[in-house]
Amino acid sequence: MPPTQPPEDAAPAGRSRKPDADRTRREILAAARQEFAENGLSGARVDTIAARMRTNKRMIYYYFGSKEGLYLATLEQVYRDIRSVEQELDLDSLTPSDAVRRIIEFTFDYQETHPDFIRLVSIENIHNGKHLAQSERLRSLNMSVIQRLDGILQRGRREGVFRSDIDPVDLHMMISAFCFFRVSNRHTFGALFGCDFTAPEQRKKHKRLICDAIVGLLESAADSCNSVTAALHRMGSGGRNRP
Amino acid sequence: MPPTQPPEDAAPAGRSRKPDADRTRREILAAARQEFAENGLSGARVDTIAARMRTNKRMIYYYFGSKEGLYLATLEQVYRDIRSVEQELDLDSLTPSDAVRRIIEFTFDYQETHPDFIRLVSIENIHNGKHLAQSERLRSLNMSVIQRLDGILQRGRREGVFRSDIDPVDLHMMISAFCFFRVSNRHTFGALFGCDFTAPEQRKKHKRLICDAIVGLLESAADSCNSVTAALHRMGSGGRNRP
Amino acid sequence: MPPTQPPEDAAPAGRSRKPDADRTRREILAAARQEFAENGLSGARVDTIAARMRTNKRMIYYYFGSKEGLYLATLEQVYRDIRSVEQELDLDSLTPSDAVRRIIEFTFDYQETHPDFIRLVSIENIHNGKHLAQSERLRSLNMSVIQRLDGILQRGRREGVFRSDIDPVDLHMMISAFCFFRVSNRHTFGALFGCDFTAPEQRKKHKRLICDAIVGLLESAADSCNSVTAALHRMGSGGRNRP
Amino acid sequence: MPPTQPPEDAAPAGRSRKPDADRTRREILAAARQEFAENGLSGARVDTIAARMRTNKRMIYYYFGSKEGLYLATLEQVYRDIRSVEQELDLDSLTPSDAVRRIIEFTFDYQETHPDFIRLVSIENIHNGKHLAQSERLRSLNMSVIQRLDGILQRGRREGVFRSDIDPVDLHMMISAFCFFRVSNRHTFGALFGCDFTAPEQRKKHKRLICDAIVGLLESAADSCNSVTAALHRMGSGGRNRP
DNA sequence: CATGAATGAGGATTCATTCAT
DNA sequence: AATGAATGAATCCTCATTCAT
Repeated sequence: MPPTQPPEDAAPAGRSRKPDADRTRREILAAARQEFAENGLSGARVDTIAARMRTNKRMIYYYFGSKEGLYLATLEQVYRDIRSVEQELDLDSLTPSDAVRRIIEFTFDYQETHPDFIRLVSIENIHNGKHLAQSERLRSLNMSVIQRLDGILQRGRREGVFRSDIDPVDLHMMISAFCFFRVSNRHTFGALFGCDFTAPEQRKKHKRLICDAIVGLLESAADSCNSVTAALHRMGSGGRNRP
Repeated sequence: MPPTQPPEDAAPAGRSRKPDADRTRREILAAARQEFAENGLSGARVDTIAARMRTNKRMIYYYFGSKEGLYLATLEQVYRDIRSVEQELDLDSLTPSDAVRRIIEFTFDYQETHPDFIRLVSIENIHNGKHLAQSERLRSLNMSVIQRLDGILQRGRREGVFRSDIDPVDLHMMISAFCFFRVSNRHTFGALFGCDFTAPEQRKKHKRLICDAIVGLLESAADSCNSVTAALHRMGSGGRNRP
Repeated sequence: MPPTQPPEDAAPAGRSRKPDADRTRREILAAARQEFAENGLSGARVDTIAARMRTNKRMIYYYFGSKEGLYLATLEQVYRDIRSVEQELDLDSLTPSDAVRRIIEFTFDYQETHPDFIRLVSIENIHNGKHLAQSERLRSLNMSVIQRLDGILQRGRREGVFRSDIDPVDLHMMISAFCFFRVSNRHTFGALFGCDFTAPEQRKKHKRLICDAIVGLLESAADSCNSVTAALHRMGSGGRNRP
Repeated sequence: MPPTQPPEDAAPAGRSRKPDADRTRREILAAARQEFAENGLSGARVDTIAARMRTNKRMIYYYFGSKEGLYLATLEQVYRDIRSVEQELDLDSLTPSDAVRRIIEFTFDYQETHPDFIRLVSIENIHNGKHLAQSERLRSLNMSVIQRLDGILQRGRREGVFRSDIDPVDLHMMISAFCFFRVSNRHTFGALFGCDFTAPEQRKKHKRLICDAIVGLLESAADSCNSVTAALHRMGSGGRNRP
């Protein structure tokens, strides 16, 4: 039996001493990502994954124990990927607002070019996040985004340009919401409203709108916020208000 | 064999000619919505759907032809539901901004209280929207939102309070993105960041943030929007700013 | 899904109203008994069972849920069979000693002619009796032997011909031990000692020996019993005693 | 490749030329005995056996050729063990009856304390003794019991205390039957009749009963034996009768 | 002597669907 | 209109065994 928890930060660059085991593992994961992203956990076929690689189907069970085990490994992999690329963003030299824009743009671009990630996360949500919840590793892995956003928010507040009632998880949620939805729901949106989110003009425009909406919100005064119902009571005079 | 496309908007209140048939159909649909929403198209089991109702599994095939046929009918049903409730909103008496707030709040509330809808739409996107694309009925059904939003946007522009470069589909996308994501991705978000989107304070805060972000965007000057890269060129002095 | 607990005392003689379901069930059970008896629980092949019958392999799962479910049903069946035939013995007209002989002879004959029963019980013991322990039905079913033996023992004691320190479970154990072992271990015995327990003279002789040993024991004085160690202390003069 | 039939009774005390090899062999055998005894031949897993020891799965094939080869070696080992311990009994100083009691008690105790032996023999019988039949060695090994019993029987007959129609294989069968059954079938018996054969009082009582039954039989007059059917013809007057 | 990786045949089980009534 | 029985093609997974080192 192979190690169930393989040395994951091993073999970073070269082929390393044990070429086969590692390579096999990676090949299985690559095939699995495709298949799971395309068909979901229940829709994916172990046979199809096996067919997509050089080695035997048996190896999937040798290395990952079960279809679910492989699925979880796939999920970990794609999260690790996004967080790792994200890490490389240099934000310290930017103003808080520009740093937020930078992160939004990165998220927008990354998610648009990595639909597998989007699909896998959607699929995991269909399963109520139960596999992901088992993985302590994933939790710690994803902390990095929150920490970065928190740093920027604090800087912005200190400089007096950001409102103070938005925490980093809220911010991450809003950024993700816009970027994720455009990819995750492009099919139903496209079918229902005849639009194509992959068109270059669309993506450029959306990117701008998302940045503006979120950065605009951060820069706005916190106390100006009202719900419609409240506003209606205030006489329907309405809307949001410049001083 | 029964009519594959039964008179579906018929029998809204009273009993039609064949009360049992209609009731059976509705029962199947109700069971199917639960099962498909919980487990997805491939994860759903025809047996389970049958077990959830009073009638026989054979009836599913009698009325809906196949598992996929039933799935599509389920999808149509939930879209019909949301659009029909939405229709009842009275927006004409509100200012454009408040009308937008009202729509956002409705969407927010409806989606939060109808996770089945969210899940089914997510599932359909995993399947690349291919079933939904077959249904002409769904396309026309969903036009109503766009038309309403368009009316409000035009009114807002006429009154000079809304920027002019946002079309109704963009707006619908942004509204949906925020509201949908909060529900669709609450599990992964909850597991990764330890937050609970169903908590009352969270939902209240999110609702406000979403309204503010979108209405704020609509009310902002269109030409003030810049991407980070553009901003960087402008010397990093940046961000967004009113003079 | 079919009833997991079928009406088992139904369809006693004729074909009955629902010929197919019942017949299929019985066919599966018959095939299963053969296969399980021949190869044990883990050695048995569901495919082989299916091949031995007219219907499809799927039916096994339809009626019995799983290989283990079928195995348990098989076990219940063979126990029910032996107890049911046993029930028909008329013992009341015999003296206590002859009644015991009669039961021994019945057990001897039944077990010799029903090696499947022997093998299935052996197999179940290899599995620590864990399947059988789940079946309340089996427990109550088997009570009948004990009750009958108890009746005879009491009668014997009342008549002063039986010793009083042997309870019906002990007696059943001893009877079973002799009869069972001859069949269950005939292969290793045959291979090791070159004897054939199926030879007519052997069986006749064994039957007599078993009857004599047990009836002799019952008729002997209880207090004359000693272990070797005790006997040795008593000077090795020993053994058991003619009056 | 190693010798498929290694010098097995060699290296009893000191180390042979290759100490590790021998130790590995013994370790494998110990692990195998556990696993085969617990799960039977088909139920046993080569992987589990490998996991239970310090060495690699490959070694099993290196030393024993196949799963079945290992199984047979296991079987030989446990038989060798019992016969070897048995050999050490000193019976010559006892009266024939006491010698028989001694053997019964030994068998009773040994089997009760060696359930693995019981299970392996049961398992081999499920396989119709076909592995054991291949092993000439086992046959000769087991001759010793029969010879000993024969000696005692002859002595008893010479002394006029034993009947003459019981041969040593019959006797061995009866002794084994009682002792073996108590262990082999304790699970089904326990489950069906709610008794616990491992309880101290039970074992003490059973031991006594078994001794009495067998020694009593040996000491009884041979011509007094009758079957029930014969007895019935003799008018049901019945039972077994001392003049 | 020892081992981690690899394999293909076969195992139990599931599933959407249809037949006969 | 309704139903219980039946089906065959997959589907996930396991196992004894061997290869390369």
